[in-house]
Amino acid sequence: MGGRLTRQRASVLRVLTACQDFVSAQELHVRLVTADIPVGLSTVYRALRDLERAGRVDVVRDEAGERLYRPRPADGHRHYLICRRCGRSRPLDSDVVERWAERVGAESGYSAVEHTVELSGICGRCTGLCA
Amino acid sequence: MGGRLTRQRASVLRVLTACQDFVSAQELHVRLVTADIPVGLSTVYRALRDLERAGRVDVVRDEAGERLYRPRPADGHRHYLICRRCGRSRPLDSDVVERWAERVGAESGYSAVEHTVELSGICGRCTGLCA
DNA sequence: ACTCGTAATGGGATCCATTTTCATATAGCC
DNA sequence: GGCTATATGAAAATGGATCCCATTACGAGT
Repeated sequence: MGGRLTRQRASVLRVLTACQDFVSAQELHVRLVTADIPVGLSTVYRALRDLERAGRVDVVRDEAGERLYRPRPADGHRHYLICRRCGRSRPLDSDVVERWAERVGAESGYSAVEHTVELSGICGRCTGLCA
Repeated sequence: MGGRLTRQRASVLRVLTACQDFVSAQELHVRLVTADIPVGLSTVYRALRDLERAGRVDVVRDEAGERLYRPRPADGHRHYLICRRCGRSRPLDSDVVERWAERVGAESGYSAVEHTVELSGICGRCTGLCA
């Protein structure tokens, strides 16, 4: 499914996983280069696109419209609460929403219904900093 | 709050309302020009930004990341089910999600929690066309 | 281990939605 | 009418993402 296993792709996934949070492609690229892992920016974009297709990463957009990536946890969680200030994210238990989306889809006469759910706020740590 | 009422701003809101569905800024601009209402593209963007700030329009992003605008219904609905093929949208009764988001926000220790919910699918009409 | 076909790489060019700039026009108040 | 802060718009800038294409290198087959 994945294609060839190259040094670059392995590195992208490894560093992305080490981030433990949502990162942009550009940010990830900087981290790779900084860590003396030479990778082209296009390669980072391609690796992330492929990971997304394979369902190995979750993607959100920040307020600027930039795409942010995070490896999908083993338990399959796909929805997050993200701090607008520091970017830290935590997976959400979204069963309620999942079921709601399914029901709406079924009742609507639409097929192949997909859903996007994102929560954002200011996390406790950041709130403290501003108080 | 609104600023000055200019011919251009009035036109943007009028044509947007006539659309009855999500439209991009560029598309809206074309419609205006086609209707012999000369308006600059930047003005359309500015008008939409102001309408968004005033809470008079809802915004979503299509798969390409382009921003799509739609006047917010009087009842304050903000979540939609959108056809990925033809773009037609219908407001959703999202009380369930609203309450869920509120609860998660309260339990999480995050403040100023906001949420985004979007459903997309293929509407009945479009499904028929492809059968 | 060697060869070879094919997929992957990278860096520059390109795309394109959105924003900014700034000189000009105009809404709206006296 | 006159004035001034605000709005306009054409062009240029911005910036994320994608494309191009000559070059590299994975890895299957032998």
